[in-house]
Amino acid sequence: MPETEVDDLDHAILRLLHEDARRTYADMAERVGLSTAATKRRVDRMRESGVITGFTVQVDHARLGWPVEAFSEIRYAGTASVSEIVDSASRQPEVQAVYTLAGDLDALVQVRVRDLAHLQEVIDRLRRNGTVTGTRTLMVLGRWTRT
Amino acid sequence: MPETEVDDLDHAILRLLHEDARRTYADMAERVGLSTAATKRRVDRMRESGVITGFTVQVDHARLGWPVEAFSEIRYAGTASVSEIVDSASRQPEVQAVYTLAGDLDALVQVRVRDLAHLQEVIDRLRRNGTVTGTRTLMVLGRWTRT
DNA sequence: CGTGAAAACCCCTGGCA
DNA sequence: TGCCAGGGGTTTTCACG
Repeated sequence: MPETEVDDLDHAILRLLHEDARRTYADMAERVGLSTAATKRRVDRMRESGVITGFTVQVDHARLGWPVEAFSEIRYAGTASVSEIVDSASRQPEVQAVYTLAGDLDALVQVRVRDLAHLQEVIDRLRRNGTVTGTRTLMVLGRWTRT
Repeated sequence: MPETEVDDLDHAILRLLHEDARRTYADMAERVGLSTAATKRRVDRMRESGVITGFTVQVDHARLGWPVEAFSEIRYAGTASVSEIVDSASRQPEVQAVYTLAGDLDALVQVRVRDLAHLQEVIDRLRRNGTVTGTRTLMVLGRWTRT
């Protein structure tokens, strides 16, 4: 774990990449007031140090036939370990993310499905799996995400 | 809403971009068995049609000094509209995402903060804001995200 | 919708302040 | 750390099947 020094220029570059990860180094360089070589070197360094973990595409899942999104709060039996919780949930292909929690809830699972019947099927699979003792599902009606 | 026709080749390209959004068209073309021109045209078309909504960088927030992540479940007074709910929450810079929900909960708010004192401050701000009638906060201990 | 080729642009490395 | 400069690769557009 090297000491991660991230200055204002790095933050500016990260903000530009957050808006559009396919921006060219030349474009970013002009906006932050550096040369393209210096900009690339900073991006490479942030990748190397682990500040940047990757670049990804954002898709409109509804247009790909997966319009229904939900969160499932899950309680597990006291014997379940964290890795078992994550493993059993992440095995389901509809599960997008698993958050393990402090408190009486053990996990918050984000799922993406084709329709309500499909949602019920996924929840049933989650409940059967491992040592689940209870679930509560929150259906997402709308979402807002920063920039 | 144009009819969105996404075939297997498009899905293959999306998967490659999901793994690394900064891949070159030449690289993707070779992997899916198309020319670079055809590959670029498909990506352009998916951007145009709204299937692709953007490209973004993934960062390790902990290394940027924001190691604490939490979800806040929020109930609003019956007079609050959905847009008011989203507006009041998204105004907080620490709020990463707002999900509006069906059921007795009105919203699930994802926040990212520097420490626990900071978390308490954000929750206080959320509670004061608008017509919040109740909150419950889930602290994230760990997260798993697909690929 | 696909290819292939040409020009423009960008990446990337090396050398130096 | 930063800039400049060059050769090589990529992007982008075009005409065409």
